[in-house]
Amino acid sequence: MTDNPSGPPAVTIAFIAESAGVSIPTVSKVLNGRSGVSVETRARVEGLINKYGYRRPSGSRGSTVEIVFREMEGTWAVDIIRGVERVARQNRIGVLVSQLGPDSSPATSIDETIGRRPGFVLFVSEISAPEQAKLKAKDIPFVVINPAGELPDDVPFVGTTNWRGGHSATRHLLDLGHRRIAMINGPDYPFCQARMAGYFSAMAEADVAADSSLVVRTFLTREHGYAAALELLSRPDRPTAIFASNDMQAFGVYRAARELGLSIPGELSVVGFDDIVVSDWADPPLTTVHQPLFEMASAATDLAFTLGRGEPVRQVGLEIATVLTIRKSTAPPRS
Amino acid sequence: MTDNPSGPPAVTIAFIAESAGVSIPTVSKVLNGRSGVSVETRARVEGLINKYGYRRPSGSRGSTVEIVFREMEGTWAVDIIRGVERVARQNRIGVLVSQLGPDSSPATSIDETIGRRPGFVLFVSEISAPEQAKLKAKDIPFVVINPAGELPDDVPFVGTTNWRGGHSATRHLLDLGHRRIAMINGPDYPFCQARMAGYFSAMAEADVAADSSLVVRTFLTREHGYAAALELLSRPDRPTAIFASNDMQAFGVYRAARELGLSIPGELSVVGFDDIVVSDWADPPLTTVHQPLFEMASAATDLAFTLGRGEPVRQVGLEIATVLTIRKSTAPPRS
DNA sequence: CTGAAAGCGCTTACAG
DNA sequence: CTGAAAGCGCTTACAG
Repeated sequence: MTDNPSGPPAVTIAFIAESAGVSIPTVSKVLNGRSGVSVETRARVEGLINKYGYRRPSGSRGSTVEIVFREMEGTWAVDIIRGVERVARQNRIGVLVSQLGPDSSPATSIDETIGRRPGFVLFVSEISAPEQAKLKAKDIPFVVINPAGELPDDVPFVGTTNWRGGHSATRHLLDLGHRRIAMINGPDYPFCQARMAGYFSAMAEADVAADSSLVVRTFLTREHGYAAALELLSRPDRPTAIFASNDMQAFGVYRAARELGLSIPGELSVVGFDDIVVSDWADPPLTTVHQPLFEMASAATDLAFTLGRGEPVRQVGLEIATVLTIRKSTAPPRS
Repeated sequence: MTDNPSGPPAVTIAFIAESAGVSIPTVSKVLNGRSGVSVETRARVEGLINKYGYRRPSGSRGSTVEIVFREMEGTWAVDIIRGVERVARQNRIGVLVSQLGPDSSPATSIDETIGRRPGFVLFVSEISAPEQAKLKAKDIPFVVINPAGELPDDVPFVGTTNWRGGHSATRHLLDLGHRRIAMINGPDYPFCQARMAGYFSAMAEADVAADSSLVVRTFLTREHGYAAALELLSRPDRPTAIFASNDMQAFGVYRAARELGLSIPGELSVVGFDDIVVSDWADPPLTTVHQPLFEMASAATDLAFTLGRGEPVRQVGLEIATVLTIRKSTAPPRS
């Protein structure tokens, strides 16, 4: 196992202990964040651990971070994995991926994850109360990436600025001269409500009277976006622009516009939200609010590592800024 | 660690050893595939290991499978991860993901992977000779998923029936009545050559004289597909159908057709290869050769596990069948 | 082919 | 707060 017949000494906790002039159990306590070590001793040991780049024997707790997906979806899961992988690699931590979603066998649960003894766990979108409790009991730091639901105040998360995104999308359409701007809202998740609130705020700021019949609520799929747009665009006083809650809905709008013979952006401007890989390949390329999944995932990983080190953290939750990506699906309305 | 104050005994190698009436070192040898154990003893110990569901302490060699990507791409990486995850979960094996590609730091190499002590390694598309050598030296079973290059005869792989796919795509166009069928070929990889050979075979079988000016070779991107299609479609004797080497190229063909005012499938039929997530959302939905990445990944994982158990394996390489997915981008040619 | 013995790195009570 | 001691599960020579 120790592959040095006489080369540099293997960096074991025994080696660190000797370097620091302390006993092996003391180093063990520091590594596991246990109490019963003076601040000075702890600091000295941590210094040596960093200096010699101590790594736990792979697989023991602390050497991996596990990403728990509810559902792994092609259009965005990879950005998250890549963001985590980037930061994990720098810290010489392995990245585990698991799926604890609808199509997992009933036997599968967070216990499997805990059994793998990851140093950190990252949840994508959802985390249940029992999961939070179990991870806390085992003292495994966890962070929620892009939370879909409400979270207790002490659960660390990394989200995105949904309100701001909805606001800037709407603002962009207003600046272009649009007044009849429809919004296709999503289900009752906080992130959908925030996007919609951004829309309403921008409309109010521009003194455009809100027309609630222009806001429809539906699911976040292409089919539902299509149905909603069909209805919206069949009205005599149809909107000149539609802001969709996500890109999939926006592609549904594309399809409805095409069927109705409405050109984009000539007769209808469309803005999406997410900026999934394919948004740039659409015809015309979709103007959308970029959700920085890669950066969110990197930040969440960093946060988990910081938490794991027991370092104080400025805030337990943070939101990474969206950025409006203007492409070809928006233009001034025909007057 | 052993969480049974008096419950069922923890399934350790000591427990297995006692059940089997052998010593601990013997069980250790069986687990690690070492020699020096009689066939009968080995069989008995393996039986008990399965019966009691022995799991190595997580993280020690054997409890994880690592997927090594050269480049993690949104349109297909997730299918591979999901395929591996499915099989791994059934075997209570963790899934590690890493990227050893162009944007990895120079320090990163297969040594990092080996340091994690995975039980198995799955390479996506590419594997280098040093990687093969190092893994062999460490006795870690590995399989290449969807190999892009040539592989030594003894390297296990799971690919797809590229020749067959190219053949069925072309055959479909011929059956529809097309005769001037162009092919946009890819770089000099075996899988591209196989797709093209399938095209030529189908053409020859149908007694259609090959027109080599109808075959252009370029890269596998949307932009290159666009450029190739533009050239092909600007000719006076333009083809009535185009078979592209992958879906990205096919989307480039869509764009070129749109610019040239050619309707699909009315004036031009298009067939792609891969069946990436978005092919079904295109306008019109793309007829393409489905590459069963999920199944390929599952099969590769199974193969790696079988190899790890030291069980004889029918063949060291296999190809999972493609299936032609007919959607809306193909129709009989206008006569 | 087999296993007693020594040893690995690490963790856990627990005595000071 | 600290560490000697016992112990964990596992592996590695090596003697029979």
